[in-house]
Amino acid sequence: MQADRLSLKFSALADPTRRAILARLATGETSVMKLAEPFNMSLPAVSKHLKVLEGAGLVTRSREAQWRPCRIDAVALKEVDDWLEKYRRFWEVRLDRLEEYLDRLQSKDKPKTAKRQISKKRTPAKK
Amino acid sequence: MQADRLSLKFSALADPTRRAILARLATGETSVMKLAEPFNMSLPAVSKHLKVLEGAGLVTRSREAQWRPCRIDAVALKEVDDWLEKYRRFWEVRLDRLEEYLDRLQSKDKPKTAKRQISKKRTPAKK
DNA sequence: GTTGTACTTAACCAATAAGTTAATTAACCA
DNA sequence: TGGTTAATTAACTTATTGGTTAAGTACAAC
Repeated sequence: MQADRLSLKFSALADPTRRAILARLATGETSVMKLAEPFNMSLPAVSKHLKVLEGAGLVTRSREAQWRPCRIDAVALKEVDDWLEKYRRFWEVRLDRLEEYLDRLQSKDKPKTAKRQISKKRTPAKK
Repeated sequence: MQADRLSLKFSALADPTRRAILARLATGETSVMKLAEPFNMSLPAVSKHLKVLEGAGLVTRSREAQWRPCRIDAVALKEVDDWLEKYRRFWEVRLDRLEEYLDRLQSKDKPKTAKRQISKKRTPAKK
């Protein structure tokens, strides 16, 4: 696969085992053994998956005695979210309307508020 | 790659050419020739990329004379967005604070509003 | 210092991906 | 009928992926 960061991330996420590992890590730091346990595959296979996740910046590994505790770095997923941002308008129309409705409700007394900023951020106008 | 829908989507997005095709299609329906034009690769290669995107449900193709106009189906990206949802709390803390701040600003006159619902939706509490 | 535990690395294999060129299909055009 | 345009399919090559087993490394504990 290409070397660009975003492709590395999408590629890393394109495997159910790796997504399951991330889900597990979202609940806290764990050893490779513990991570491998639920899967029907060898330890080296899991080790490789971790390497892919690490290469994508989604996981970091430290050292503690003979263990290599793995930690999720989910902030790296923001890049994926930012990419999605450009397409969100395709499915968030309904939510937009809701936000507008709520904005109208709220701005009966306050016509213009900074709140709009956030709505803008989520569904930006076409550039 | 695995056959599960989400993996198919991540896999399809893990290629810069395919993401560029999607970006192009976001501006409107186009023929394969037009899509291929900016890329330094053969038409069959682009055709294959389109097949991958179609297989992931991100693109649909119709028929018009000798052309096969391609159209984006970006709503299919919602599945990716939904997956991301579980991890959003990892990087949206700051935005949360901003929303809270804005909420406080706005609710000087209206203490509890439905607006909170939306904030909840974006960064749900851990189940 | 030997043994056990937790991993990683090496070497290999089969399947898939991403590209190529050449051939084929399909529709339109004259 | 035959030619042009648009796109796909076929056949092939090369690189990468995802798995394996076996060997190697690093630390702990006795």
